[in-house]
Amino acid sequence: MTGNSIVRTELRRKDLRFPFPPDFSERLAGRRVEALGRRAKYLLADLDSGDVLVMHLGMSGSFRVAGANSGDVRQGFHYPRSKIEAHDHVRFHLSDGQSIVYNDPRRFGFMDIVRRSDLHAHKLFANVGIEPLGNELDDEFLAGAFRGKKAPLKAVLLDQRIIAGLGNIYVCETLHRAGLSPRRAAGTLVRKEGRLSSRACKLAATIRSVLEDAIAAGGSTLRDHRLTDGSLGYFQHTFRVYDQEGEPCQAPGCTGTIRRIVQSGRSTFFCGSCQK
DNA sequence: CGCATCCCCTGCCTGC
DNA sequence: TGCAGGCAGGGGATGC
Repeated sequence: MTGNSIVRTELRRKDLRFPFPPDFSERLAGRRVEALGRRAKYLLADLDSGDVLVMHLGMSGSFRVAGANSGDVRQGFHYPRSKIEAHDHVRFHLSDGQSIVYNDPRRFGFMDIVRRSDLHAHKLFANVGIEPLGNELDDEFLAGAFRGKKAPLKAVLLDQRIIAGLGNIYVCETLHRAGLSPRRAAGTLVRKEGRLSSRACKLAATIRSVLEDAIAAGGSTLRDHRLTDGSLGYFQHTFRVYDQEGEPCQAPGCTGTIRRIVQSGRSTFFCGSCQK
């Protein structure tokens, strides 16, 4: 997309999780994409109008690069007709003749357009937490975030207002690697003087290493996720707890069995024996 | 405010 | 084979 203009935007329905803004297609028409970026789990396309196209994939959203869906000739090159597939909801026709298609079976994703200057104050971003791979994440930050909290550790790590970007898989895997119980009240990891307890002192580093490993593995393909070349991620082959209910715990010396419980409506996988 | 529950939606898998 | 129920990577709305 970068460097191209959006010639036309085809909306195949009027909403995803939320309605598209009323002037969605018009505000994109003719705009050049200057850069692509990301904040938390939101994808950002900077436009030459000063607008930012904000996109969230939800659970099942994906983008693919395709030709035009009508067959198209631009600058002497004939782009083949590209089929519309089930759950194709948005198609951006680009100035180079290709198109970018957003597909999302469950429609938990959404898109919005925000003025660049308003982005940080926008309600999607105003309460968003720190980047887990940035410099702000350390034990001191975690101590401050956990202090006094009675919510389970699992829920606190999943809370995007604290750390933005950890999802269910990566929280489960992190807590197992760190030997911490997802059920423990987060505040119990903070000592009276406000420092993180010794049990939790590797947590920030563990979060980072789980994410780095997952990224190096191309992510986790449970069903929909693909790399940009269409290949599968393979971090799922290294899960120690996620979706491993009933399997023996692989922690050195541990004889426990991986369990599944439900916390705040979502599955948690953990070893009740070595995660304290 | 903090926390838990429910819900949005489609598709896939399991068990009967 | 068909059908009901449960579950899925996220997160907003609601209610206590």
